[in-house]
Amino acid sequence: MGERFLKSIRLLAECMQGYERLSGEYVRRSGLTHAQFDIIATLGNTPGMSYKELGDKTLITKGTLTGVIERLEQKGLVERQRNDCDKRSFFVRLTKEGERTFCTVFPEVIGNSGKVFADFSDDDFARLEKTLSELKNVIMAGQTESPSTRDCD
Amino acid sequence: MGERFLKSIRLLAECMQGYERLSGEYVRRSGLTHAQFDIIATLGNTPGMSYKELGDKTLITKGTLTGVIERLEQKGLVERQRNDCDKRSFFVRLTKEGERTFCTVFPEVIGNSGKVFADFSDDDFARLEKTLSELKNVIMAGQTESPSTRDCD
DNA sequence: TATTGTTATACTCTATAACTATA
DNA sequence: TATAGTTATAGAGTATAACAATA
Repeated sequence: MGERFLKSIRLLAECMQGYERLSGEYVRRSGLTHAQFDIIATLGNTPGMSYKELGDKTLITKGTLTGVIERLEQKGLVERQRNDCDKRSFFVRLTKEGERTFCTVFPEVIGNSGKVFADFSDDDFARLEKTLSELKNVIMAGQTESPSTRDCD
Repeated sequence: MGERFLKSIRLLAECMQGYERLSGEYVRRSGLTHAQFDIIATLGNTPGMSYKELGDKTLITKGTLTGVIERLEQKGLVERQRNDCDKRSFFVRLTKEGERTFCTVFPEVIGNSGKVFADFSDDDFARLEKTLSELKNVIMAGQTESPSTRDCD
């Protein structure tokens, strides 16, 4: 009760919420759902990854993922390819059009929600990055570890 | 492209995601959905509020809110009361059982996800709070303003 | 036996818009 | 006219668990 971290957690939640309110508008405008945008943003600038990895990064469980990827595939934004070295697994990657979408929608969402930082100085950013990095490390350390050092690439 | 705030936004998103992964487990365990927990947490330690206010605070749109509140009402966790001074409006508040739920589930969720802060010093908290407060202010300033100074209480 | 992804179920959330009743 | 909340609709996400193929 009244423990110190409550205030930080609440602030974090408020930042999360505020940021989602800001960016959500632009995500919706792109015709993508939140989950779909999440996938596109996660696949952007990567050679692709497995369902497993995508699920881990986006918090979308595998059952749901099948549906989300399916819809993105129907939109022609992602494509799947059997993983040669583990035939149970797929490799999901952005198609050319998916990359175009990533390159237009992502900056738009990020850019518009990023407007609020207009008055931030380099110093402000440095401090924010440092603090958020530490926070991230602390939060990630609390997750149930699953390093999963792959040995197939 | 490569703008400075991208890193901060990504860190914030990662913190959000990590935190949701941490807390989500405990929220689910409580038998509440994310949206329901959001409502309970928002109503906790308040005398109650209108649908409008609840919607503003939780990002749940009014159409959805009707359903969420309905389910919480069926569970006996919240109750509604006509607002005397504006008969279009309801006052939603936690029931006794809702308060019990808030008092058990909220600290459990918060407490468990808060474990990760075990090693934080007072200084760490102070810095985190300061930075997050500033971030929140910046983010909130970017929202479409809706002060809504009520005059009926 | 464990893991990757699929399928099925039942429910909840979501956006949107038309609607009512109050203001 | 504008606002608070309701209803309806169609689609999407969610948890969960049983399942197939592969490891």
